[in-house]
Amino acid sequence: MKPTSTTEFALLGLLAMGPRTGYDIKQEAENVLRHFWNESYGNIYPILGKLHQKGFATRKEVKSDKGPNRIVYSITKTGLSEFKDWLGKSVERASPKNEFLLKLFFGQFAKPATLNRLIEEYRDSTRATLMALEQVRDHVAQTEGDDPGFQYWDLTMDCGLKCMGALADWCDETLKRRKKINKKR
Amino acid sequence: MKPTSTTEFALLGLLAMGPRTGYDIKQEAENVLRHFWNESYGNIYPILGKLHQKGFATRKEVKSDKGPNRIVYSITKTGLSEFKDWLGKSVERASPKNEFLLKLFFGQFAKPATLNRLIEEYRDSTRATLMALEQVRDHVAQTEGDDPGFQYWDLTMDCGLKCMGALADWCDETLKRRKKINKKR
DNA sequence: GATCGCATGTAAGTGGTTACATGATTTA
DNA sequence: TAAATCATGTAACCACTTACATGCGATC
Repeated sequence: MKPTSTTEFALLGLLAMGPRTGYDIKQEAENVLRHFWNESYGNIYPILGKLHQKGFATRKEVKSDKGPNRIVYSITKTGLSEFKDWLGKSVERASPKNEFLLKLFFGQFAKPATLNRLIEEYRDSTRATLMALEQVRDHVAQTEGDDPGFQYWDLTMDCGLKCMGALADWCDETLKRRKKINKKR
Repeated sequence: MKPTSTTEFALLGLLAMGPRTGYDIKQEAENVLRHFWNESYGNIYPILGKLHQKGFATRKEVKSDKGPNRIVYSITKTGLSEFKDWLGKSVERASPKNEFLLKLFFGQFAKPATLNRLIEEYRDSTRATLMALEQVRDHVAQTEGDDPGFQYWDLTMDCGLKCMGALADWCDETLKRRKKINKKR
């Protein structure tokens, strides 16, 4: 009966912020949420159906000005209380599958130049994500700075920024060190 | 015919370091690798079978001094060349599902004290992982410091340490800031 | 003789993605 | 009229975990 997967709670959380359609949720997930959670339509729609079946959300078909009818889901009392229960529960550390670190680990089988390229690419993509996150942050501050949730969204993005920054810096330092060693030989 | 999932390449990489059994691989994954990759027996054994079928590894049954026979897999020439190909390919940034950040994002629905507890727990578990990783690092340096792969293993662990350190620091700062604001009111 | 560590494997289930199917409305 | 955007949904597939089944040898 209870929600089980974290994604069910994620959607429940979004519904707690106000009624939404599956489409809305997907759009939202492309912005702020994308940096630490993401979902496909093929997962969102079935989960919304489940939440409705379990009595955690109500379903209402609404006519749209453009395109087909929208199906708006709203969180119920029991849904909200389940969500708040989950929110207070300790987070288990998940196994962080990191393909970059995996390749780094096997570095002895790559040419030094190839490994440097991989590190550079990782640094670049990390910095790109960093900058994208900064932009989202500024945008959210301007458009939704008054929302009661804003300080927490900002906190989330701040954490992501710090972590990404450290990662990018590590790449730079490592590249510098590797080039120095190379010159010595 | 080619390996598809990253885990197939991960196992291929371990076999590139020398012949191993599925059991060995699981044990190894509990130590260094665990911090950025992990696999269950239920995945390892079928994948080893696949690698054998595809001609990327050979299979040899060997009598064990204790317990049942061991099945030792060794990488083949084609296996090694496939692995090296993969190693040089650019890494795609994966969607990083982070339950802690997700809960932080929904902080408006939690009591401030509850959120502080979650942040404290996350900091503690981060620091615990950090210390475990430091220990593994020292241990590997002492026991396998002469291995040609050592410098890359060390690099991998260094990256993890930097990132974890930044995360833990962010938690501390954030908790401090939150407590200051609370006193002002 | 119970239990622990060694060792391999399978079956069922979970959680998710991708690709596809459908169709309305707006814009170029 | 073609393409983009809005909008919902399903079927097939993928990667992986959990639980279970088996059984040897050493130790308590």
